This record gives sequence, C-alpha cells and structure tokens, in this order.
Amino acid sequence: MGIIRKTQAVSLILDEFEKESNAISAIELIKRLNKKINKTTVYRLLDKLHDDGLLHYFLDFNGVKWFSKCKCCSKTKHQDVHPHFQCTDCGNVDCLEISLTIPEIPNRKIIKSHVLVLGQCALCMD
Amino acid sequence: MGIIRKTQAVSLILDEFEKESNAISAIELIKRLNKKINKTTVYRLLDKLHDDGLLHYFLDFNGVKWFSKCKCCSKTKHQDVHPHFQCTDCGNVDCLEISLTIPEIPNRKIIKSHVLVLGQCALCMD
DNA sequence: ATTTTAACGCAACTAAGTTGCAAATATAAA
DNA sequence: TTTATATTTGCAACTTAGTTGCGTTAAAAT
Repeated sequence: MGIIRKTQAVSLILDEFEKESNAISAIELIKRLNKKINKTTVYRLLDKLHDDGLLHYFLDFNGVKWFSKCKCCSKTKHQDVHPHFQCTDCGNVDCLEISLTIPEIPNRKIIKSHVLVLGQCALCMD
Repeated sequence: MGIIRKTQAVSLILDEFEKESNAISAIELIKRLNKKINKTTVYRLLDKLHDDGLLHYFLDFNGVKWFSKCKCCSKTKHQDVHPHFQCTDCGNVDCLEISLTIPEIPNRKIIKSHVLVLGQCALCMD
C-alpha cells in the first residue's frame, strides 16, 4: 500500500532524494531528519515510496538498507536492476549505470538479482 | 586470527558443512547445534573458519549471513566470487557454479563483488 | 465546519550479531 | 603424567537496525 496523502514528512523525504543523487541509507536519512521526523515514520514512508515505484532499495555489504530514486520504474514494476557500488573507504553507495546480464541457470527460474560491487570511489582513490 | 586448537565445537561445525553441500545460515547452524554449542561460539568459529579460508560467507536478500565451504580459497586469498542463489519459496541458498565477469568501471577500483540471484529452485518449481 | 481515515510519534519490542569476562579445556613444557 | 599457559567456551548483557501496537494528529472529503 503506497502513499495517499501528501504530508510534510513525505515532502521532507522526497526533498532529501532531490538534493542527493546518490543512494541514501535509511540510517543516514533518519540522522538527517532527526527532530523533524520520527524514525518509525521514515521507515514506513521509505517502504511506501518503494511500493509506489519512486524509490528502489538494496542491502549493502553490512546488511544495511539503502534507497535511491528510481529512474525507470513504475508503480507496478521495478526495473532498476543495475549494480550498486560501495566505497570501502567512505562507505558511500551509488548506482552504476551499466547493465549486467545474468545468464539463464538450468533448473531455476530467475526472478531478479542484486549485484553489489565493493571498491574505491574516485574521491577516495588518491 | 584463525583456528589454533581442534576442539569439539570446531569438529561439530565442520561436520555440519560436510553433511550439507549447500550454504547454511548462521541462524540455522545455531539452531542445529543448539544445546551443543553456544551461539557466541558458533559466530566466533564461523569467523575463524572464514579467516582460515575454509568457509566463505555472504548476505542474503534479508541481510542474513550464510556460510558455505570454499572450493578454491586459501588462507591468504578468497577466490569464491561465484554468484549465490536464494529460493523465494523455501529460502534455501546455494552457490552457482557459473562465473560472471564484472566489467571495469571508470574512476573506480573494484575490489570484489557479490551477486545474489533470487528465484525458484528446482524443488519448488512445480 | 465536521467527519472520516490516513499518517504520525512514542515506547516497547524483535532479531541478528557482538563484547567482556570468568571458567573450562587443549596443548606445550617440565 | 602432572603442571603451566594460553586458547576457547558459555553466559549475560549489550548493540544496532528495523518493526509493531496504539493513542493522537492532521489531511482531505463531505
């Protein structure tokens, strides 16, 4: 069940994703909106925005949930299956604009796949 | 720091991975060895067996840690970078014996990558 | 303006995993 | 084969990320 009412909390969260082009972890978002929105609400809205096809999410190498704006998803279908990249040094995560084809696997029906790449980002490389 | 003494707990855990060719989640292992080994010890030994290059681990779609026997890793280097498969129905996880090449990405130094495929396994398909 | 019902905040809870420390037990030394 | 020493273990308490229940607040429909 997605979002029905355009509340203050909804706009605040959408603003954050407008400002930030990279992915934002739920934890980070809660920190940023601390005092303005309760963490329960943040988690609930992130869920709803995902249901609505506005955000997609994935888990990083530590099992932490990250969210990012969807570029080609709809309410009914999530198509953002691009790989995600996490920097070992700064911990930041972003979406990689490359496409990766997972080959057919005998005896298995593939639904979706997550690719997470670990390494150093441009800023942390020198 | 790896394993130094061959204790009862070490053999019990290695036995489980001998019996089971698939991956085993930490939680499942703790359940299976309940009454025999304390959960703290299980976690600690899984870590050490990983350090020793005997097991590799990865997180599933729910952020839960799974371990599996390494086939071509050594104490110094983990080379098990094969994709992992999780069944939506039974939740079981196993290692896919296919190799996937992650392309070079401009401005980023890739260290490793995790590929997790979600779908239906052979047993749950009909 | 009033009513309806979604959304919110709070506190308490859950689940997975971690830490500190004293007791137990492998292994090395005598 | 006993003693010494150092790793390993179990326990309890803690941490972190996320969830649930419920009474209150606030959109938006009437």
